[in-house]
Amino acid sequence: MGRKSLVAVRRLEILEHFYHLIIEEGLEGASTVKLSRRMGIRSSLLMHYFPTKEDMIQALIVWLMELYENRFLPMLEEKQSPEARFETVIDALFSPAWENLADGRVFYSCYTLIFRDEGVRARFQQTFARFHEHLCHEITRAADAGLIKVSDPSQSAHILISWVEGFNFYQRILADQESFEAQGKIFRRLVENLFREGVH
Amino acid sequence: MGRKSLVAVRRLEILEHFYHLIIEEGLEGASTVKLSRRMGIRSSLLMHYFPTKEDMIQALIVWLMELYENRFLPMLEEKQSPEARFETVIDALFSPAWENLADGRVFYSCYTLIFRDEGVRARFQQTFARFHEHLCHEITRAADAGLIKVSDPSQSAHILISWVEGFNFYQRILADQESFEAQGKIFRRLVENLFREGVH
Amino acid sequence: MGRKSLVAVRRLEILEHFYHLIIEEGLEGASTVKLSRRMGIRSSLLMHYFPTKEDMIQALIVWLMELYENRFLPMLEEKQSPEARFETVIDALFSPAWENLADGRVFYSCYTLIFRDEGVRARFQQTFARFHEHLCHEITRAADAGLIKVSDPSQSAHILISWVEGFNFYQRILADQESFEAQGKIFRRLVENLFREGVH
Amino acid sequence: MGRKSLVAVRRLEILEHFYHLIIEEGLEGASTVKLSRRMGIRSSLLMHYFPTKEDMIQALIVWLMELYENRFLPMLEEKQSPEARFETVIDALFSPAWENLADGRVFYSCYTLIFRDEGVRARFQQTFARFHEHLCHEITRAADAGLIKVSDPSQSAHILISWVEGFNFYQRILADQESFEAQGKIFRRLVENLFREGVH
DNA sequence: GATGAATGAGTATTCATTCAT
DNA sequence: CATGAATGAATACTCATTCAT
Repeated sequence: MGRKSLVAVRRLEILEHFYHLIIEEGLEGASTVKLSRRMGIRSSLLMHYFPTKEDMIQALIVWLMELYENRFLPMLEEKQSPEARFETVIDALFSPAWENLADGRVFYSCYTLIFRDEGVRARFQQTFARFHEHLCHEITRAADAGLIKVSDPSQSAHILISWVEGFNFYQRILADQESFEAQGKIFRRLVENLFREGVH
Repeated sequence: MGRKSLVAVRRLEILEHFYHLIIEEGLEGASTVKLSRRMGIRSSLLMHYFPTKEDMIQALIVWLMELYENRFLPMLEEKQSPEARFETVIDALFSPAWENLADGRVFYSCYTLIFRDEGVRARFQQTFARFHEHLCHEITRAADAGLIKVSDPSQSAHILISWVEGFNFYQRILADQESFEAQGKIFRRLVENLFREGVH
Repeated sequence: MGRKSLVAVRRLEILEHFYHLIIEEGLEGASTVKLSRRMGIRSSLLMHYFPTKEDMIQALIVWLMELYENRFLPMLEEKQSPEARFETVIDALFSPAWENLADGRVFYSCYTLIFRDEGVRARFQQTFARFHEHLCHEITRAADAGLIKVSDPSQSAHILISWVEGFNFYQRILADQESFEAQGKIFRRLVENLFREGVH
Repeated sequence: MGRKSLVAVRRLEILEHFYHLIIEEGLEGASTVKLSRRMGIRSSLLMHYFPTKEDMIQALIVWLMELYENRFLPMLEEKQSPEARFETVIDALFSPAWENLADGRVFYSCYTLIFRDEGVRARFQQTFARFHEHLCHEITRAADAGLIKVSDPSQSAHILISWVEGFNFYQRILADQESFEAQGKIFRRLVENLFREGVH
């Protein structure tokens, strides 16, 4: 109701530039000075929107986590049948689209902050809790429909998250787009089989 | 003639301090000045052993990868029977000892460099290739002994690596030592079962 | 809106201090830190006005060449008669006022840069081209008035410049103010005679 | 008698490298560290031969002045007749060989030191005094032989030095090898004519 | 809402030099 | 004769931030 605050728009614009700067220079190379130069403004104006750099990083993580969350949820909206939904979920999880490489650069940089910043860790936990919750829900629904065999849906969701993150982490080291896709299919099938037969 | 070279000793000493500094301050906060102060020497002496900070980071990664490699191999030396060996392997992979938390802070910081530095990526690839090779060997041996069912040992090794790394990655977000150990046992058992029955 | 720009004023102020610092410490001893201390400001403020030291040196040379040019031209403004003008010119050229000793320290330091920096050389060439042009004009005018005999005014101007610069260069080695003035008179008279009789 | 001190040989070798380093980087860029790297030795060994950098610069200037002197004198040895000698002298003075461009880079850098270092000035004065002395001698001899008209040989020698140095100084700004040679011939002829007719 | 001056601490790196071996 | 460790000060430059306009 009413038009969107100009401040909010500006802050988002800054975060987007910050995001791309981190892709290019890493978190350690992304300074406010470089950011302001890239945006063609003064760094003092930057501080007008984010009083400290710390604030900016925190805002980035919040935004990034929202991005991460919003990328997964819409994938489930369309399909209605349980079969289609579960297929869609695991298809999405092991597709290159799930996380493109550029994203990873920022994601892992922010990830390293969980070790020194409890707030960052809490935000990551929140995001993964939501991720877990959604998977739980989908797994339960699929199990109810008799599509998969699951004894502990919550535990299965944890396992699935680990597998997905491990898959992405490892594939990024290999950095071969072809292998990424091929392995994605293999992992996807493997996961499907295990869930169908029951992950004991 | 000439003075005895301390290069080997000193460089290692510097890397160890650098390693702990990164744990405390992150890669972005680990400056040469802080490092020299922590060591009680002049930063110019640091440059005597590592001409540039870049050289130091590269050396750190080499050292870190060696550490990573050397932590796994010795775990297999003692045991002789195939049963004991395979048990030892998966025990090791999902134990908190496999990677303690302190290690992770440096490990993931260095990991982010693979996106901007091909040399770093190559070093990570090499390490994981060795890791993969060893797992392949153990899996084949265990399969030959009839302990597990495996159709493609190489692929199974890739899967195992992904699972291990994903497990560590996800557990570090939760950051609960208790959950880490409990989940470690669960994952370990799961992996064991899947390998015994055959990962299809 | 925004704060009033001090760029023009501040840059000039900095160049003047830089100029005097070079007199005292030479180009090789004139650091940005010393300069900022001398001005009672932070060196970071210096970089606000000149992004790099190189920029500062380039600006200094431009300023110095303008100084050099502006010192000569006004000497001709007042006098009207051709006789007076030509007298004034050669009077000026061989007077200690033409280049005082302090000036020389900076001038020759900058001169050495022409060997490694094409931009600096171009700026020197431009200044001397203007110098040459003015001398040409004066020589032609004096020749037209029958005061001097000249076959090639352009060549005569080149010769005159060489003589002036050589005179200054050599006298600075001797560094004797008395000799400088005495020799100045001798050279001045010599040049006058040669031009009156015709430099063949 | 006895073989040449190895120290002297080494010192000379160092000076030669220092000389070329100054050509490439200027006096302000020629550090002992760069010099030692260029020579493939430790900078501490450099200090063994020249206790301080200041000593090295002083030695360079002595060596440079000797070079400067030794380049002129041998030109007179061969010819016997007064005509040939005077021709040779002014030929030499305005030839590009007299000072090639590389030389100039170091020469003017050292020249700037005369403003801050009395020792350097004294050494320059000594060299030019010798230069003056030789020219005096040649001028007197040529005058005695009736080749030229000169009232004050000493003064004429001073004038000649100024002209030569001014010629070189100015031509180096233009930096055109062709113009250098062409102008050299013009200046040479001019000087010859003036001396023949008498520099009043 | 935005500019630009100014700060103060910090960055990696270089410098000339000393000294033990 | 030469190496290599070590020093201590200095270098140009960047950083996040504050404040006046």
